[in-house]
Amino acid sequence: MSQYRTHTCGQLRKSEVGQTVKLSGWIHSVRDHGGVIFIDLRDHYGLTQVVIDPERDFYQALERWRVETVVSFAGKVVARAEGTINPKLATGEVEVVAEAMEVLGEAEVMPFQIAKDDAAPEATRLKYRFLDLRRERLHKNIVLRSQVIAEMRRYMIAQGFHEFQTPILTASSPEGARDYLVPSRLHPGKFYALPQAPQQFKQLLMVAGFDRYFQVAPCFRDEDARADRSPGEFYQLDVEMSFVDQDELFAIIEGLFEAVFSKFTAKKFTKPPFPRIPYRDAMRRFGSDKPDLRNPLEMVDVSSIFDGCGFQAFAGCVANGGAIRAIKVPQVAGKPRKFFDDMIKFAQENGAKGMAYIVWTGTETKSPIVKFLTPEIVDRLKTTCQAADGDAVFFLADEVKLVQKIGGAVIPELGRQLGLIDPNDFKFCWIVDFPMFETDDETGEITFSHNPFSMPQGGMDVLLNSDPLDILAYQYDIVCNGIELSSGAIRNHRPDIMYKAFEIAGYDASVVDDKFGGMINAFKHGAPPHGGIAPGVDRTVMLLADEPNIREVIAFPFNQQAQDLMMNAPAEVTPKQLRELHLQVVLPRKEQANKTQ
RNA sequence: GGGGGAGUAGCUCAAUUGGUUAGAGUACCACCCUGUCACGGUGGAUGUUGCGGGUUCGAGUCCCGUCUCUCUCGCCA
Repeated sequence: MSQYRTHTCGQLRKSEVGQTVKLSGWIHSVRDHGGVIFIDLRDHYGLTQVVIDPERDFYQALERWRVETVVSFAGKVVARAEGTINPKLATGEVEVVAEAMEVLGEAEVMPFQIAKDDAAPEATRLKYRFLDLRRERLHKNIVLRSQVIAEMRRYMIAQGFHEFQTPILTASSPEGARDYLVPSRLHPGKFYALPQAPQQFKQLLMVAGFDRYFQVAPCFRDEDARADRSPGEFYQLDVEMSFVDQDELFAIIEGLFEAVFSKFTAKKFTKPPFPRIPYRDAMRRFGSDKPDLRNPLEMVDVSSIFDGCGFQAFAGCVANGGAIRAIKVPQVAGKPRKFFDDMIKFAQENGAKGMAYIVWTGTETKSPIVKFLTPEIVDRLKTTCQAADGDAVFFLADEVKLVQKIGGAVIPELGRQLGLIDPNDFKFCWIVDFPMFETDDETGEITFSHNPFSMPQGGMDVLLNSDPLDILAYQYDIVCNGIELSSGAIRNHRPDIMYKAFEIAGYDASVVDDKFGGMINAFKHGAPPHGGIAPGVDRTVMLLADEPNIREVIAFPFNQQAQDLMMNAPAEVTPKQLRELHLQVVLPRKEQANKTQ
């Protein structure tokens, strides 16, 4: 036993009554009754009530009893009298009568309260992150994170995977996000880059014959933040397997999430196998490649029904190659007019020219457009959308891409407003069959739509003989409740297929050799078929902790501007450091002006 | 880079159409209180209303600019 404690603050029970103990922790709260003082003493393990007689010397000696001061108490454990037991505390049947006290760490006044889960400004919380982490909510989240990672490791190792460390200082990769660069002192003018992901290294480990790789891998991307996307750095469970096909890999990952979610949530969750939705179906039905399957709403194509109809706006849209999609919304006929107007406004804010609707009340058909349509068309719409009396159907008409984008915004909004999304459910799915290529909106040229290193379905044959835009890749995402947990792919391990794929995207062999020489060279020396995935650790914990923002599950997160307000990063460095690195700082005009002010 | 929201005491918020000395709860300080566990009671201290400018007899409130935080589109294979 250390000099500081015989027990933790979460440990004492009736069985310890009569013992002399020593506890150390933070003063969580003080209740001073004049003749008796109660202190809740808190540590990582819990709270214990300490009772102090104000006549004690040590009480007189301490000038003030400020919360969050770190103290230790020695004293006797006593059973609490009937009626003074606190059932809310695990230690609530006993209390410690203090006989001695020592102040171990004094505390200034707190910038926000620790004992309560009060709201506090994000900037203050981040500046005093060590205090925020003392509070129950964040403290629990970070412990959960540790346990989730431990369970992930346990599962992966049980499945025969080995964990590897890959370099943090590596080469800038030309694809993907912006790199964080690290200047080289020994090589003037040259830079390392922090890895966006250990992508090439894990593939090289497959070429090296390690068969099953994983790593709880830090990844660095210099891109802007979102509520579910940490700027700067994040962690993923990086996985790669050899001699594997898509189905086998899915089974491993489904098992991973089953292991983690069955351990860390009491909520419902999808049991393997998870549904698989082809990318094009997902876009057509949900307008999104990360649909929230808890939301029952989806789009139905009704273009053919409106083709040549009396409503010129829709007929014209179909004639021009556009699409008309219907969203059936159950049992909203009783909603006030404002509900429909607000939804139309919302659609317009998201790029729609307008949004039509039909409501079947049971006795009538309410709609701004029904007067332009024959009763037969209205009936066909009702049948096609499987609408019942009391239901409404919204219609979006525009170019296919735009309709899908607007639908992708409207569907979640309707789900939220109508309470269609069960907060006590996790719904997983795979999005599969991503297209290998797409046309660039600006240039019209063919480019890789996702990962240039994924294997085209059909291999060399399809590259040679198919329309590139029809080629699908063994490229997949795993999605839970509308959050993309990971992308992954069965990789292209064949140099000949790699060169051909890049050729279709407009790069000749020398470019491939130049940019990805290391990996291509490895593939020329006997590469096994392999594939992988990299589920986000932060996002997984965020789901399990039921937190709306990823910062709540990261011990020391950046703010949205990628700053660490506690450590003051990023910061300027000394001229000497810059000289050693052969760097000169040239500020943009705006910052220059700010600095000279 | 674009768009939305927010900014009043350490914190959470209030302050009628522009009108007296900007209030309340909490935290903080002092005192009272022997069974509380969100203890209670009395009193006290605490404000560049983010910052700058403008309109006005008068601005927390209206206008312009700017900064900060946040959500989002772009971006993130």
